[in-house]
Amino acid sequence: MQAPLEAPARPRAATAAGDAHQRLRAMILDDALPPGTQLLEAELAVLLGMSRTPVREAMIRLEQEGLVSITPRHGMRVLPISATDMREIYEVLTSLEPTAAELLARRSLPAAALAPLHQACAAMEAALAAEDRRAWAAADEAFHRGLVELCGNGRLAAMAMQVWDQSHRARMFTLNMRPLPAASTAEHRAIMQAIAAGDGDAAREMFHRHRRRGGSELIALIERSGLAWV
Amino acid sequence: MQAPLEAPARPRAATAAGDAHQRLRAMILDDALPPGTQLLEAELAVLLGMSRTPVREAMIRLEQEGLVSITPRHGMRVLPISATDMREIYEVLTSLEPTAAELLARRSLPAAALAPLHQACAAMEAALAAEDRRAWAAADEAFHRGLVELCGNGRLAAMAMQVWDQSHRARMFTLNMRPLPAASTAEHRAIMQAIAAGDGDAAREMFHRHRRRGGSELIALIERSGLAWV
DNA sequence: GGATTCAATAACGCATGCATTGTTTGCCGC
DNA sequence: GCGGCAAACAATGCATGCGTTATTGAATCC
Repeated sequence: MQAPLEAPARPRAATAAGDAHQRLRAMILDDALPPGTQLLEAELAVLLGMSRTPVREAMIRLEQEGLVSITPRHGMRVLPISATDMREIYEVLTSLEPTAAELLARRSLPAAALAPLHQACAAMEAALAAEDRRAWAAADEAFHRGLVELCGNGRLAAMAMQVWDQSHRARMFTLNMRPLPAASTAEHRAIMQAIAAGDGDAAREMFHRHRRRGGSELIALIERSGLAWV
Repeated sequence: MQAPLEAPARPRAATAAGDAHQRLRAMILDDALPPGTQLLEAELAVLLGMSRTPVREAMIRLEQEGLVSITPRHGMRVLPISATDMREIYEVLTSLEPTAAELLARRSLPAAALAPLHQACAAMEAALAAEDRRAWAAADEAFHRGLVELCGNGRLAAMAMQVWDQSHRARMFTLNMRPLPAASTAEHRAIMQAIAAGDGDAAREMFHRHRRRGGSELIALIERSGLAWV
C-alpha cells in the first residue's frame, strides 16, 4: 500500500490512451497520487511508458471527470477535496440517489434483478458485525453503485458515479474517524425493502433522509479535521 | 441559417483544441451538424482548418459531454436523441433543478442577485404576449441557466447544463409543435416568487411539478413524432 | 539589499509521419 | 449470380519534432 509511486500493472486497455486513463484514475482514487500532486506530461509519459500524446488524452478525460486540473505550464494537478466540495457532492447525491431509488422501486423488476443490492446489504451487515470498516465501505459502494446502475437511467448513474468517485478518497479517509456505521447499515436495509416492495415514495424519502444525515456527518468530520483537505 | 456546413467564424479560443471544441459544440447545437452526421478526424481537420491532433482532443471532450460518439474507423457521429434519452434527461432535470431552486431559495441572496431570473421571467412573459416562440425559448433557457448557476453548487450546475445541452435540439424542434407555453410561463413566475421569498420547500415542490409536466409533454410529443429522432 | 529586466530554458500545443488494423473492393469458386 | 477470400486501401493511434511562450535564474540598476 506504500509502493513508491509506480504505475500498477493492470489488464491493459485496448489503447494506450484508455490504459493511461484507467491507470491514472485508479492511482488517484487509491491515493497513489495524493491530492496536490503535480505531474508534467513528460513525467506521466515516462511513468506510464508511453508518449505524451495518449497521456494528454487521458488528462483531458480526467479533467472532465473532476479529478485533476490542467494548468498549461504546470502539468496536471490532482485535485484536493475541500469541505465545500463535499457539500456540493452530497447535495448532488442527495438529489440524484433518492430519485434513482424511486425509479428503481417503480420499475418492478423481477426480484432476482435486485440480487446485487441484497448481497451488498448482507455484506454490509457482515462487515458491521466483524467491525471491518474497509469491507463495510466496499459494500456501501457496491450498494450505491448497484442502485444507480439498476435505476434504468444511464445518465443519472454516470453522474452519480462521477461525484461518488470525486469523494472516494474523502470517504476512505474519514472511515476510521467515524463510529461504526450501524444506523447507516440499517437504513440501507430499509431502503432495500421499500424498493423490493415497489414503494417508490418511501424509497425516495428514506434515501433522502439517509443522504442528508450521512452527508452532514461527513462534512462535519471534514470541517473538524481542517480545511484544504485530502 | 442554412449555410452549407461551414465552420462559423467565432471569437477564437486561445488554443486550437479549445476552439475546435467550442465551434463543433455550437455547430451541433445549432443543427449545422445534424444528428447522425458522421465526420472523420481528417474531415474535421479540414473543416476547422487545423491538424488532427487538436480535433481529436475536441472530440474527446464532446464525447464526454454526450453530444457525439466516437467509433474507431467511422469517426465522430453526432448523437440523435430518442424518446428514451429525453426521458432520462428529464428525470435528471426533475431531480436536479428542484434541488437547485431549494438551495437558491435558502441562500437568501440580496434581491439584486436574482435580477437575471427576474429579467428572464419578464422576457418570457413578453415573448408569450408577442407569440414569439424563439424568444420564449431563449428566455426559458436563461431562466434555467440562471437558476442553476445561482444555486451555489457548481457541480450541480454543470451537470444540469450538460443534459440541458443534450436536449437543446429537441426543445428547439418541438417548439413549434406545442401550444404557446402559457402555463409554463406562469409557473416560472411563481417559482421565482417562492425563491425570492426564501421558501425553499415551495420552490422545490413547484419546480418539481413544473418539470414533471413539461417533461411528459415533451416526451409525448417526441413519441408522437416517431422514434429515432432528432 | 532588493527589485527589475533580459536571456536561457523548459513545457506545451500542434503538425506530421508511420505502423497497425479494420474496411472495402475485386476476384475466384460454386 | 452469389458468397467467400485476399489484397489494397484508409483511418486511426501513437511517437516525434518544432515553434511558441511562460518561467526561471542571473546580471544589472536603484
